[in-house]
Amino acid sequence: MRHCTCSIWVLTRRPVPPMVRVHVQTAHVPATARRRAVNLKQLSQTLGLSQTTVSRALNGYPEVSAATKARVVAAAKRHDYTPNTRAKSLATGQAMAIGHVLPTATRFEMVNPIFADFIAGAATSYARHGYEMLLSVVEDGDEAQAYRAMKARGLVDGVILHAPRMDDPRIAMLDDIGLPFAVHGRASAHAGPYCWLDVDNGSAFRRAADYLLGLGHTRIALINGLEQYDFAHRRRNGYVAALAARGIAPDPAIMASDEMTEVFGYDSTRRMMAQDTPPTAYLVASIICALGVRRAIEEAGLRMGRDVSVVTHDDVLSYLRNGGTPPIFTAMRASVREAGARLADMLVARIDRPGAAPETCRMQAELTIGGSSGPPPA
Amino acid sequence: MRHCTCSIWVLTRRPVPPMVRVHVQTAHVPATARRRAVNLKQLSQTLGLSQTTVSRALNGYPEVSAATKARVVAAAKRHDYTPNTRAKSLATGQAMAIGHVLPTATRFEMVNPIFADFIAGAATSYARHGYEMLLSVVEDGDEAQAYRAMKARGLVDGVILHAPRMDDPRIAMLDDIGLPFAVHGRASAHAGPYCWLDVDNGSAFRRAADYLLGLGHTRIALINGLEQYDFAHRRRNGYVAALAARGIAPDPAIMASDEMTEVFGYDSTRRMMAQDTPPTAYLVASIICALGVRRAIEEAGLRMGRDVSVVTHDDVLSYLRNGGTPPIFTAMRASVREAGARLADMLVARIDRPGAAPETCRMQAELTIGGSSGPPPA
DNA sequence: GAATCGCCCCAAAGCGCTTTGGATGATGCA
DNA sequence: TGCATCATCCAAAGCGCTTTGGGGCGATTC
Repeated sequence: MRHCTCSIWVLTRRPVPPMVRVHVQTAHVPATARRRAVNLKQLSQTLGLSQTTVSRALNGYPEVSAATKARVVAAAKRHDYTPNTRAKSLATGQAMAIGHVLPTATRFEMVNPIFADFIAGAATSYARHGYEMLLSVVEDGDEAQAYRAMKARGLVDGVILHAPRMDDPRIAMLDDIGLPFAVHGRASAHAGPYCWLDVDNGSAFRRAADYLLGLGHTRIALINGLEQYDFAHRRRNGYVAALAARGIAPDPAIMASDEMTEVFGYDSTRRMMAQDTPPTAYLVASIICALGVRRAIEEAGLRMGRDVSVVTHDDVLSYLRNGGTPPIFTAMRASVREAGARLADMLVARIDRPGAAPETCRMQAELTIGGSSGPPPA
Repeated sequence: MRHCTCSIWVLTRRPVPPMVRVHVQTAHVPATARRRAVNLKQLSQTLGLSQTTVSRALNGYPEVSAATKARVVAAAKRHDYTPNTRAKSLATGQAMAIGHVLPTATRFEMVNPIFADFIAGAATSYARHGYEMLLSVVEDGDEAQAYRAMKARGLVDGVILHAPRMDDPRIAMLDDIGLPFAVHGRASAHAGPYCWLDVDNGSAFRRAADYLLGLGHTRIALINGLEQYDFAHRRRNGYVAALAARGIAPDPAIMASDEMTEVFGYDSTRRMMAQDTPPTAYLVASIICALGVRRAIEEAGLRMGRDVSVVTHDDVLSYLRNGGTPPIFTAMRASVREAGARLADMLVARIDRPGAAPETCRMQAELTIGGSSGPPPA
């Protein structure tokens, strides 16, 4: 039983004529709050200069002498002057902000934890370039509308596109409305250039499957993400290609695809283990999933690396490190945090030079052998 | 070996005199982009009305007749008019945005995945109230500066305070600069009222420890978060209090405290299991940690619930559900997503009525018995 | 010595919105 | 009819910044 001591209140957002809008101010004003925010007008008056000159001095324009510039900069620091971003944005037309729209799977209200690390990576890049990050969480499918709104309301200079599908309509839409963007992943079916950064998922899963095949496994399961997403599709293709190269036909009975939760990993592994000829190896799309796979395996009294092999993709999440030496899981590593940082840089570059050809970046995942894989039991 | 096909580029952010700033426009303008963004001036001209009237009509002020209002609203919809938020903010003085500052542990660049779910909850609330969410990731310790900057630059109307410490200086600082805020958690040592929402961590861990004691366990380990944080401190206190009530003194040898990663759970459990009198039960602060605890237990050939008991706090993370019926882990559940949504509501209310007494909310975690706990082995 | 050129600086016009302080008729009431 | 009262609407003044289009002045050039 959950209990909450919250008091009940009602939010009234209906506009009220200004004379009625009462703002009760707290009487107490601490001493340290004395340093009130100074604006450009006040600063320029203090200095006996025009706003123009002060603005130019602070923004590094050459039309102001070194002496006055130094004087202005010193005064700005002394008075703790911080330009108002809203005003600046309005004047320049640049929002100095970048939008992220997180789709949340409506059914389960899920937010993939890899976003946390991706965003952490991106945010540090933005900070370095002087951009803010705007986050919007919308239901799957409303994303296009969210991007449109961001553009129309002048909130952002560009956006990051998350979790692209095979032929993601958002790409054309963003091109259409002229909002700079960068895609985390790719949309295979989309023709025409655009800015993206992606792990080479096809190659990674082909290599991983090939590694298992090389160990002697022939019955390899695929625990994949939702295949409507491009990355999962590519992973599947890589897996199938590796099998095909050895003359093995993919078996749908040992291929699963869903949101990459721990429970999904567990459930699908259990189901597959119950088959007549259960897989001797599992190829898994996420370390969270792999935790579930491991749980199913160990619960059955088997041991990873000896009885069953597991190879997983590893986004190098900060709280779910694939620890140990050698690491627990044999894994294809590709830091999603690094991806975030790099893609953010690419987007900023794109915003700065709208005319340039869109940059792209393909990262290769690194296959590291851990304790979870070995030859199939005799 | 990781390889990236990125081209190299250099970012020049140094200001350039305006005449030199060249923007290459793509010549191609798709047909659907025809609907250019309309601003208030254009819309009012189209209607043959003043900007004042149009603005008032759209914002629901009573000074405009029902007929004109309808006409204006229709035209706004038809022309796809979306007010520019920057301009609106500048005019009203309200940013219509709320800031979140994520501290990232400098040493390991870690971002706790519970943020993903918390933020998802908060974001949906903001959307409902018309607020945007601004995210800043800063190194531990630079948070105060980040809040100051947000305030000074007029970027936000309020902020959420994450991961408060015992006597968190940020609270006084925010009071000081007059930036509305709401705290996720509490700062026990801070005198004076402020707006917070917290799980009753003390009670939760006392009850959980008591539950284990009631089963007959006397040697109960605590795998806690970093105790510099208030929540971890309270959890420890609850644990210690429950032990004390049965005349058991806490043993530092079976108490660990660190970032709540999977690896930390694993390492500390292994260390404790190697002791002369290893714990018969583990009280764990996070389900991620608990995964590590379970790994250590099962790796030692033991089984949770039979040989060793585990009770964990469960933030109900979307990708790490404590699945099954009964659930795997006996757990104290408190949805961090719900906390996010609720705290966001509280902050919005606080922004709307700055004079009101700060609201507070204490949620009780729900103890659900799962398969990971039982009486100690005979 | 006058014309020219840079160097520094300024006043003022926006950016797109809200809000103040009327103005204009139409209406009600005596 | 005269006057106060509404109900509607508008022009213009900001919000805090950038940027345009000069202007003044000493140094250089002829």
